[in-house]
Amino acid sequence: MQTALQPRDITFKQLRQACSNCSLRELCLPNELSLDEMKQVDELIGQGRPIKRGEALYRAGEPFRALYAVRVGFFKTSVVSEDGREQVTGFHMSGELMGMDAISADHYTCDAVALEDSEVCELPFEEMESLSRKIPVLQRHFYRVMSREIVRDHGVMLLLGNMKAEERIAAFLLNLSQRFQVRGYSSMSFHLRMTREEIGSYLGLKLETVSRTLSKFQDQGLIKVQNRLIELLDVDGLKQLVNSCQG
Amino acid sequence: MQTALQPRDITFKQLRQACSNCSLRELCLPNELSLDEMKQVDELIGQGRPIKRGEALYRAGEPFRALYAVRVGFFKTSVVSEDGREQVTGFHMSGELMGMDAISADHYTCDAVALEDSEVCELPFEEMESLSRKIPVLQRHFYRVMSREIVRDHGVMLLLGNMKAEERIAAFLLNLSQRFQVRGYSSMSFHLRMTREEIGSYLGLKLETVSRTLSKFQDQGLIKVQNRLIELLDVDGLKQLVNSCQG
DNA sequence: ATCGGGCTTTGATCACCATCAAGATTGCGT
DNA sequence: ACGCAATCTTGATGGTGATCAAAGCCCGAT
Repeated sequence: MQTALQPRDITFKQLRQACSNCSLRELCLPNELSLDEMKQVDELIGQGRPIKRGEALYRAGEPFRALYAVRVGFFKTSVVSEDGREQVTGFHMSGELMGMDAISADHYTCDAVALEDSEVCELPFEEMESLSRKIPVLQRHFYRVMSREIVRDHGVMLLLGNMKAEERIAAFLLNLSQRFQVRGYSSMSFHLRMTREEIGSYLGLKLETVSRTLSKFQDQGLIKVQNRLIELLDVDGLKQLVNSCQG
Repeated sequence: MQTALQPRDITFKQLRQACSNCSLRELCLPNELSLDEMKQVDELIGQGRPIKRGEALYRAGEPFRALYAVRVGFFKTSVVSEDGREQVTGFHMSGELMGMDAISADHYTCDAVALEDSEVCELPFEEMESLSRKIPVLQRHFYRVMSREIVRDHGVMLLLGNMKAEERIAAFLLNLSQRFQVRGYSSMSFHLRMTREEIGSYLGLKLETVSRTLSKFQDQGLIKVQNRLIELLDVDGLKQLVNSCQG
């Protein structure tokens, strides 16, 4: 099928990949952009770059040149301590921006690895920076996105500092569910892209604890687990778990 | 002494409080600002605002109008979960910026409370935002500061997710020490501004564990503890503790 | 100077989760 | 379709830090 690609097919593909036509626009970019402003943004953002499952989009230490927006797929970001322990700092799905940690030190401080075959849009930072000086809403947008990341990290700190294993897992499932819903996927049943170990690293737990807790939730009728397929059976029950922690 | 204040004293005081004369300039602001640019910044930033020990600079939920730079003193920021548990998200000393979490939601998401009599400079955000469009290094500076906060939060996540109590406390002491040093204070002996409970909240530990661990470090000859006065006796030993965690 | 409340220390016990271990299942590559 | 490696589940045990408790200390208020 690929052999029959004609020039107009390529053009069509490029068109589809322009931000102005992208269904994720409202996730990556401010929605107040005029047509002309959108065009300027379009010109900066590279065509989608495919990343195979297991591949790194970037690694800690590499020089910083661009932020990346997930177009399709799923990523984890993680930092590694001097003595080699990995901490997953986030899972990132379509429309989310990665690489903001790199601005301060001019190199990435995380690894970003695709957990399924994915595609990202490249936002060259220097260019976006100067464009954001001409387009106030764009500048505001980047400040907001970075601020949101800070708020999110504070939430994780609360989770890691105060919650018990069951609460962490319940909060994690609800968070995923909500993010899938925003993207038009089912919020009641979804496929985990990450291993139990990666979940555990993110939540400050060991993989066995993750596995056990999921089994326990299943026994309690809160969820149904089939390997990486999760079905939420009692969302309210999960929410109660998160808030009832007298830890 | 205060009764003899003359107009020229007030002028002098205002002069001293201008960013251009502030010894913390290189911590709060980019150091590439021209004289003229510095003047424009000076005009935006309000005079120092005093905050008494125990008072809140702002609280979660209050509308966002400004970022704050610590001029003198010491602050904690903390988030509170729905069911009332507090998580300290950071301790902030002179030259550090607070309030960046508020940009995304347009209200503060943390409480910021002074842990000693303090003074802050107010950076009205909208004004700084538009000024940063005219002064590229200023815009870059804000992106950098926010990025640094993200990197810092990732470090805390690593600490909370992977480290044992002793490693957390050692890392915490070394971090404080290093930040005091940057500011020209002794890195070998310093006064803790926060309670054991606040340390514990930040590090995901209970106050008893903090107390016990400090005592243990003292028994091992790593530090000397006299209530809130800490003396570091074996910095290398502490560093080894942080890195040797096979957790 | 004295009192009182908040903060800190230290001890004893317990719960939660990590660790170790073995087996089951999945899914990928050939 | 097969086989192997990676992932997941479940069980048994132990350690770390939480919890409960009580006493001592420091500091600020009167």
